[in-house]
Amino acid sequence: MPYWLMKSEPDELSIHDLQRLEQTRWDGVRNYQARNFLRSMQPDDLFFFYHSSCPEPGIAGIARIVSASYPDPTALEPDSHYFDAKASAAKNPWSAVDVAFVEAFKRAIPLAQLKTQSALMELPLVQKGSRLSVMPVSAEEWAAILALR
DNA sequence: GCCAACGTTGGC
DNA sequence: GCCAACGTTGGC
Repeated sequence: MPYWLMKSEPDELSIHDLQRLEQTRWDGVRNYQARNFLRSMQPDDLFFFYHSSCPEPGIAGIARIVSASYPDPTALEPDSHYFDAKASAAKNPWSAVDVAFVEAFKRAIPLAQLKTQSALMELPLVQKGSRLSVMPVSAEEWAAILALR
C-alpha cells in the first residue's frame, strides 16, 4: 500500500484541526504533478501531514485517505481562493480527496531534522528548491520517519 | 520581509 | 518551440 506526504499551512488546516473535524476534504492543489499523485491515491492509503509556512515546519502527524480522487469543487467556486476561471463542471482539471485523522505527534518532526537523515535524501521534501506539495513516500522512508517520533 | 527556486504564461 | 517575465512557494 502506497504512502504519501502532503503539505498544509497550519493556518489553513493543521493536524489539530483535522483531529477536531475527524474528516475533511483535501482541496486546492493547483500543480499538475501533485494532482497526478492525488489521482493515484486509494482509500486506506496513509500520509504524513506536513506543516508548511509556519514557525517550525515539519511533519505533525498521520492521516488516511478515505476516498478516491474526484473533481475539486473549489475550482468552480468564484469566491474560493482556489477558483480557476478556466475550469468548468464539464472540464475540471483539478482533483481533491477526502482524508481522515489518524494521529497527531506529540512533537512535530522538524524539517531541519528530516534533512539530516541519509535515508530521506531522495524525498522531494528535503531537496533544495522542491516545492512539491503532494509526494509519494517509500516504505523505507515511512519507517525511517516513524522512527524519529 | 527577503529571496532562491520553481511553474506558468504569453509574445514572438 | 523558445524563453523572458511574472507570480507563487516556502524556508529562513
